[in-house]
This record gives sequence, C-alpha cells and structure tokens, in this order.
Amino acid sequence: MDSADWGLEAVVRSCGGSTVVPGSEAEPEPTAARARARRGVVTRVVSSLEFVGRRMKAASSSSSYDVLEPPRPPFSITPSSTSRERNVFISLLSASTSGQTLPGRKQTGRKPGVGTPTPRQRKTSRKKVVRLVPVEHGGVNNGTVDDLWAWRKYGQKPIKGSPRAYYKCSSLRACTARKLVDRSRAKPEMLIVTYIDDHCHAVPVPINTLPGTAHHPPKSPRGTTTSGEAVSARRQVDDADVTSCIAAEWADDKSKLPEPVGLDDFFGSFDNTVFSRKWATTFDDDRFLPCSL
DNA sequence: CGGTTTTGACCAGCGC
DNA sequence: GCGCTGGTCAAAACCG
Repeated sequence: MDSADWGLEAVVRSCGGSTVVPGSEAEPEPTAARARARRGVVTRVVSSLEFVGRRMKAASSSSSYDVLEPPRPPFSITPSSTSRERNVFISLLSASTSGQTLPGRKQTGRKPGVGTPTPRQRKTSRKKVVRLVPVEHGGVNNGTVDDLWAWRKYGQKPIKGSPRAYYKCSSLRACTARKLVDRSRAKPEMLIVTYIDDHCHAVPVPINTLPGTAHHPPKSPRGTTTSGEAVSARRQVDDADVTSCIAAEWADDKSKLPEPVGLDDFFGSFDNTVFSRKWATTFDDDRFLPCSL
C-alpha cells in the first residue's frame, strides 16, 4: 500500500462523496534544502503569555505513556463536538495534500520568513497519555465527544501514511494541553488519542448541565453568543460540580462507553518498534473504516 | 462577528 | 553536521 494513499479514498467514497486520489505528493514535501536555508535565519520572539503557559507544564516528567481510566461520559460538551464535528473525521480523511486546495481558496499558512513566536517545549519531555477510542463512539468526533475538554483543531498532518489531527485546549489560551488523534492501523475501528500535557484549569462544563439551564441547551457548537473570554469564563466551574454532572450522565449511559484500554490492547499487535521514541511508526494497514454517518 | 477549521509554511529535535 | 520527521504557526475560509 502506497503511503501516499492515506486511505482517504475508501472512506470518502463510502460516505458518498467524491474525492481526488492523492498522488505521490500526498505527503507535503519538506525539502531539506529549503529547511536548511531557513534555519537560523529567523529571530525568534518570545510570547510571554504562551511561554509562561508552557513553563507551567515544563516540569512534567519525561516521556511516559499512561493508560487512562475507562472513558468518561459520552456526552457532547465542547464547542466542536456537536453536529458539525461529525465532519471532522471526514476532514481527517479528505484532507490536505499539496496542490489540493479548494478552488478559489488562497494560499494559507505562514508567510515566508515569518518565524514562530514562541519557544517549543522539548517533544520528549512532555507527558503523554494514550487512549483508544472506538470510531463509532468517538471516532466520528475525533474522540472529542467523550472527553470533557474543549478542543480546537490547530493542525493536521499525514504521519506515516495516516492523517493525524492536532488539537489544543481552547478553554484557556495559556493551557498547554494538546491532543493528537490518529487512526489505529492495528485496529482500524479504533482511534488512538494521545493527550499531551495537563490542563492548567478546571474542566469546562456543558452548558445544559449547569443548574437552571436544563431547558436552555447550548445554542450552537461553535457559535458565539459572547466573546471568547466570556465563553471561556462560563465554562470554568468547580471540578466537583463537573464530576457530579459526569457521574449522573455516565450512570445513565454506560452502554455507549468505549471499552477500557490497556496498552497491550493496541500495542500488542504492533511491531516492537511501534511507540518507541516516536510513536506509531510501523503501521502498515492503510485502510480506513467506512464511515457510519 | 468571532470562534473554528483548513492547510501551507516554518522549524525544533532526533537519528544516522 | 545533515537530512528527515513531526509539531506548531498563522492566513484565509468556514460557520452559526
């Protein structure tokens, strides 16, 4: 299987859409020469706010993989985890190959010569937690449906032939929590969700679980009725309150929960080299699940 | 209008 | 030191 074909076609077709078969250029081509030319040229400016946020988490232990507790209640709480979110997985699949921008869309991305304003934490020093999420449960929503945090997608890349989506915590700008969503090749029906760093704030809460709001469900997933700051502030509630809400809903809906994850569950069927320093390196099955929208 | 998504560009970090 | 890979940035488009 050609790594260039990241399984987009099958899925997109199965969903009734048409697609362009990625060519051999599917993986954006980072030319070494270009990279070299740029290296060291850009003066970096530190953004104090983000820097502080990163430092807050910099003390986290060296790279370690934990397996989370059985998944949390499968209710939708994030701005991005509602109706429109069902398109996200499709986006994962239908995406980005060079030269496949939509008609009329101007070139995106940074302008040439513009460097990143913030220092990056060492990749290997960040705490990582891995969860395995069934596609039918969290897959369509990229795993956002069954965690409690509000995530904003900030990137997507083909990694070893499969699309990987990158999410940031959108509740608090300074929060360094990240989430990576990969499709498991060993278990195509599962998504590998990797959480990086911890949140430095309380869990956001679904608006319709707050007292007095039962009859006023969230207006829209990404709609904004107030400024982002206000919305974020509204999401910030006491952990205890959140926990009780979770417990109540979870108790009603355990049947929908994905199964607990053990590392062996999905690492076991992999080659030993998988998840060494760089995880997910030896997938070989490039199939996607038919989407069940 | 403002938050989110898309997607090309940039570059740190790691292996060789 | 070089080259590649993966992670992040950020402009533009999208969306409610």
